[in-house]
Amino acid sequence: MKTSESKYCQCLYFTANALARKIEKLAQVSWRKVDLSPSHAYLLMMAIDEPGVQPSTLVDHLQLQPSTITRLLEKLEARKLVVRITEGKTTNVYPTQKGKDLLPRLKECLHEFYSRYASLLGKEESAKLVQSMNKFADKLIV
Amino acid sequence: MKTSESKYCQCLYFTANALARKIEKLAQVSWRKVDLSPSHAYLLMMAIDEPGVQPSTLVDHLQLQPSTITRLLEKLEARKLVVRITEGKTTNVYPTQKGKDLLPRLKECLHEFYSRYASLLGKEESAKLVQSMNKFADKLIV
DNA sequence: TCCCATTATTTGTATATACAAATATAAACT
DNA sequence: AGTTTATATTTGTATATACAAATAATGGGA
Repeated sequence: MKTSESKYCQCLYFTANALARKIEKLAQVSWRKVDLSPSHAYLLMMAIDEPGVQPSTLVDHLQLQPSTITRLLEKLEARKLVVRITEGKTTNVYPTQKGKDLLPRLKECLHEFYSRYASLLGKEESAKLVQSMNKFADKLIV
Repeated sequence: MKTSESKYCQCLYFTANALARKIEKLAQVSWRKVDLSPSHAYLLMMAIDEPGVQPSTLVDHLQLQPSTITRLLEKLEARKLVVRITEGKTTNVYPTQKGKDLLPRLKECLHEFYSRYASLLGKEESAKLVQSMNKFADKLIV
């Protein structure tokens, strides 16, 4: 059944979640090559792009709760893709060499993901959708 | 930090999930009164609206996996809000009296949720967003 | 200088969701 | 009729995510 044929397709809760789940799946497929979940992949990319980034910054940019960031980091650290160096009350996250080596493949996955969804709805259309979702999300006070 | 200020706000994966999480929270607050998660609430409403509905139909309309529907039903059944009657390979889900009694309050929650988000972005705007999200979701082959 | 409030992060625990395999029944084909 | 295929549901297990409490460190005021 199509999402728009569901009994609840007029409901924002239902639609937003249904869409997010479908996109999640698309993303999972795209990142399977590097054996990372999309969240882990984005986090790793951020650590590569900004070595020494702090968990609190990751919280802001990934819009996840601190505990979730900790859990994601634990996993990446266990896989030796990042290291956490704690000093005082702050922690810095650095990519390991192994993590940095993964970058080209991460970019491939990202590109694959983008082209997958762009081919499904068109570049412009999807950019527009992203924009209105952002606008809406901004108005939803945390 | 606003969603649109994040490093990844141009990415569909990030945006769709960030939005869904925020809406999830808004919905959770709205349904707290009846002590149900939004998913459980929608499932219960569907069972009240369509007594005897089968899990497979719930799978279609809520766009969740069969195992997820089973788990949601288990909880509602444990709370004596629905009963499952299995005959052969099919199962029928009926609301209990206790479940049916909850309907007015469920509708209140639904209404509260709607007015909350309508007041944040406007009725028309949000309806439009829901429509484009549906359109997009339809194109994402399961 | 010491206490308190604030900030940063982690831990314990709980939840919704999913995948894959298992079970059980019904339908279809030979 | 008997065997195979398809359908409906549940179970076992795993995952991302979150909340609330705990820990730890910093900074500001008395």
